[in-house]
Amino acid sequence: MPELPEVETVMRGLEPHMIGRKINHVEQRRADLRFPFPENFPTRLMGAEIISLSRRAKYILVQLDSGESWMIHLGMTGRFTINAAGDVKASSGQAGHNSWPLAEPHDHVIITLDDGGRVVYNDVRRFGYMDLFATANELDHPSLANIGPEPLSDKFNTKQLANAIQKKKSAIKSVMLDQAVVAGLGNIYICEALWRSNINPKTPANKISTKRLSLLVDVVKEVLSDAIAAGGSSLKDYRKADGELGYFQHQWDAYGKEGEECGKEGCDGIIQRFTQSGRSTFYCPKHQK
DNA sequence: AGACGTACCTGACCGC
DNA sequence: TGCGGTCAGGTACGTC
Repeated sequence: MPELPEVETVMRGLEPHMIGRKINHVEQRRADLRFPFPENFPTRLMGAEIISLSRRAKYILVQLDSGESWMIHLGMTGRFTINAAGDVKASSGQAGHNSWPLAEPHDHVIITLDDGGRVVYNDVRRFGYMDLFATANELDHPSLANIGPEPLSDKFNTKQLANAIQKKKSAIKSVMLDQAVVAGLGNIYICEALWRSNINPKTPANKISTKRLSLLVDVVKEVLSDAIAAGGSSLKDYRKADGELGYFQHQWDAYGKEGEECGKEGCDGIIQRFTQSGRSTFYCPKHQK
């Protein structure tokens, strides 16, 4: 499912329900997602208090007072649903509180907290995965050790980007998908950022001028910030609805707009779609040169 | 090292 | 209605 803004939104949605809570019970409903669950996964979570949540790239990290961190990657279709403490769910047919719905298809992990609330992980395609590791060793985790800077931090800047791609002859679209270059971007936001910065996705990465890289850096930050803001406002609606955290309504300029008129001011191009490293790229051939 | 391609999995959708 | 092909927001791993 998700790129950085969606993961950030999910994490922020989980925070108020999880921080300071103790994990009373963990139901692990299958042996693996994309990879096997870590050894004794439920036991290692149970009894622990949740100290804080954070995000690195597209990973959610949950810091526990046991000294371990619970790492979650949502893959393509991972979602969390919150059954907040005190909510009464009628669908189970049982009267009274804590009467939660039965597990739905593709619910793989069900966490029960000490206030009676639940956090349910659902993942249709099972490209997501989870791990547990000593919090002190976070920087050494194989999934986290080799990823690039957070795009919203100062560590992602023109100099860093120019340096990271100076030897890369591949198309800029494919290069920006590389999590070692910059963390957290995915297919949609790269299409959007290139559209906003007028860069043709086919351009060899090392052929882009410093001036245009500088614009790209600014635009990436802008696109992600806008999306996080949209996700934040959508969180209010999740509370009212069924507690599901995941995608939110968002309007794209290029992604998914094949055949439509380019919405860039003063541009009368038509958005086209083609395939790059196995993924769909959407762009406007008229203003993305 | 870089630059590919392939694999992992389910479901939605489209044309016949 | 059914069936096969294609596509989907990600990443690890194999090969050249």
